[in-house]
Amino acid sequence: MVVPLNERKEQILKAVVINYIITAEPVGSRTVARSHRMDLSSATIRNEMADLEEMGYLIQPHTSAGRVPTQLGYRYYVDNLIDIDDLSADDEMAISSSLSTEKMREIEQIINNSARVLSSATNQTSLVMGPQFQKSAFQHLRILPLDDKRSLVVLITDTGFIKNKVIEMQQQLSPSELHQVVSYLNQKLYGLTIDQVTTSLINELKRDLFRRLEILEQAFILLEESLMEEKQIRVFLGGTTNILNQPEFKDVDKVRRMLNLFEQEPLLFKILEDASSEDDIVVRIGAENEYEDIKECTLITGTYKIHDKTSGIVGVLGPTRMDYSRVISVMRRLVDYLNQNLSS
Amino acid sequence: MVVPLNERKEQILKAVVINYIITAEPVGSRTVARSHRMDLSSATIRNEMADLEEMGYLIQPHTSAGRVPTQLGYRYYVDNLIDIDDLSADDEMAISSSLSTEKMREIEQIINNSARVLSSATNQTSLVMGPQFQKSAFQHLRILPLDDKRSLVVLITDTGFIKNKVIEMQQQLSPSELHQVVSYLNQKLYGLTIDQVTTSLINELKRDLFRRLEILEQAFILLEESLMEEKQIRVFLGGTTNILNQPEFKDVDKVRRMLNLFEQEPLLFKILEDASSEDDIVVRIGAENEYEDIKECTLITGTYKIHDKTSGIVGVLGPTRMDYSRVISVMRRLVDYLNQNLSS
DNA sequence: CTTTAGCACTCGTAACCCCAGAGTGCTAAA
DNA sequence: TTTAGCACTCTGGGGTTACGAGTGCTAAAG
Repeated sequence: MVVPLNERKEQILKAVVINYIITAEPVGSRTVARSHRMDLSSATIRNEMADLEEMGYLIQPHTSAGRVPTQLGYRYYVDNLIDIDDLSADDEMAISSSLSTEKMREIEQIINNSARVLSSATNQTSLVMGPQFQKSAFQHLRILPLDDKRSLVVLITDTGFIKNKVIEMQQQLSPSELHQVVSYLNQKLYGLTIDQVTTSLINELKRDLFRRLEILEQAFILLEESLMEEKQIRVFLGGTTNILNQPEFKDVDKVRRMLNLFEQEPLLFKILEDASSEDDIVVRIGAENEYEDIKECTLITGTYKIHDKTSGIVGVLGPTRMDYSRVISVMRRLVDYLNQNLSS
Repeated sequence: MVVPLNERKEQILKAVVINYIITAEPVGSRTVARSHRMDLSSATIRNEMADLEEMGYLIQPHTSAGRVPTQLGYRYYVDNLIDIDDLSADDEMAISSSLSTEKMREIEQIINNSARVLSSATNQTSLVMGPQFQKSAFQHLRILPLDDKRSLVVLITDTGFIKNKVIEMQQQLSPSELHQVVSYLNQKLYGLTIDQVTTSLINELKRDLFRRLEILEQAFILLEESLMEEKQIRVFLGGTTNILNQPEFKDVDKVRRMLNLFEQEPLLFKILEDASSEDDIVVRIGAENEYEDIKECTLITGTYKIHDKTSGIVGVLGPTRMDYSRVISVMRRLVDYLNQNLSS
């Protein structure tokens, strides 16, 4: 469907894209002519650019201006022309030091820190989603009596989540009864993902145990509730102010819409999940995004894994005029890091 | 020190402040003259306004413009002239419904929701600080063996915090040994605030127990670490986009500085804590704030209590031209709500 | 002594115009 | 097929002008 361009057109398109990414100004034929390895006059370039415009890869903001890449132009660039360089030594240093210096035991800290690193290395806004509790596998359940009435239910997953909840029970259980119940539950639930712990499964377990221990009813209700509650997932943002540096957001109204979006976590989660793919970095340019508010933006996403299982998503959001090459290499680096460090 | 104004000057000052709060435009003598209960000609008002300017309560952006309140003007208004109305029935409805509809068991949810309510009811940015872990009193410590090596340490405070941490121990403790240690610790620590659990106290306890149980060393290290780690406190923000609606933030640069501030949680915490007072709503206008970035803003803070003990701070931040009356009444309402609902 | 009407004055804003500069498309020559 | 040349278009900045809102002052009125 996409007609491949001839070599010269490709070079010109690439030059326009790269130049525009840097300057944010429409790129004229002279500029392209002067650019690296381009032994052609501006007139020739002008003709080619007119062709590229007709084909939909470039556009002129007004008659006497240079050209700007269209969404299609960026797409062709990303698919066929982009050079993804390794990170410079400086960048590499900066990134690995800010990833490792902080003592990051807790998973939340790692995620939060990742968002910071990603945004500062790309000068864009970053979105980082933690491991999905839903997809984590059940590992331990413990019930810990606190006093006459209250107990603490603790739930631990393979991805390192520790969820807890204080529950109230009418009667005290004897230690042995408690032990019995808890080991039964652990046996039944071990290895299941949280998604798989459905209401019907819980009901079934409840029936089994009910005959023996009526007291636990409330514990079950609360367990169930707490599982439901966790549907919403935290998305960590980094560098939200970076969008203000982009000239395409000099309009206060656009900024408002954007920041408004940032306040809606569940929506961010959906956007990230819809955009991402299991095992590759995905680039969504402009209207390729389904959500109205980011139709003038590019969203680049990557996924990381814990124990070889897809687990969380990292994203970078900015104007379509974005340094694709840099963002992609930084993201690769970060995903590698997360893959390695979250599994241990 | 502050000379009280005569009745007429007060009325004029009040009219200027109220008008300016609504329109965000400099207020001219004609406007004041036409305003409610003001049977004077504009010329008279002009004279009075010239006086008020000389006294430092008003200022002219330029010679041929109306007047705008100065920081001093707002201060006089807040201290002497403000009418704090009860919330309208509509507002009352809106606020109490959004406070109560959500099922809000977890303390984080209550706090987060409060931030939302506060910002949407005032059209400003809100800052809400959760109960301070530091000031909470120790209630329970439990150690829960998970498997051969790992145990879960759980710490519960009177304000409802549940902190936990997985620790690794070289040797397994027998249940009775564990019980012994834990009940000793609970006995020693019960009722102390987290602030009071100093390193030296921990060391002392460690010495006591060490002789008996060397194994716990790592547990102690981790306990200590976890206490230190919690120094940073979460501040929940609401309506960060609201500042964009204020004409004083039409300058992108100011917006950037502001949003930048919002990303620095520890700083927000300090600002809130410095501004607030134990048991009253505090209004800090303009340069009364010590932090450079909010010297053109007003910060209004209130504190709520859990079990009659000061516990958290709520704040509203916006331009000095802010609806003081409304913000104060909404905040009163919210603080009442929190006082009631967090103690149970 | 206080208030008010009248008036000249100030200053910011918006509208307008003009011009330079950048970049184009087209034509004709190489 | 490429390029030089040229006329044309459009934006943006700078300068000028006209308008209007609001002032301070003066002198008259209460």
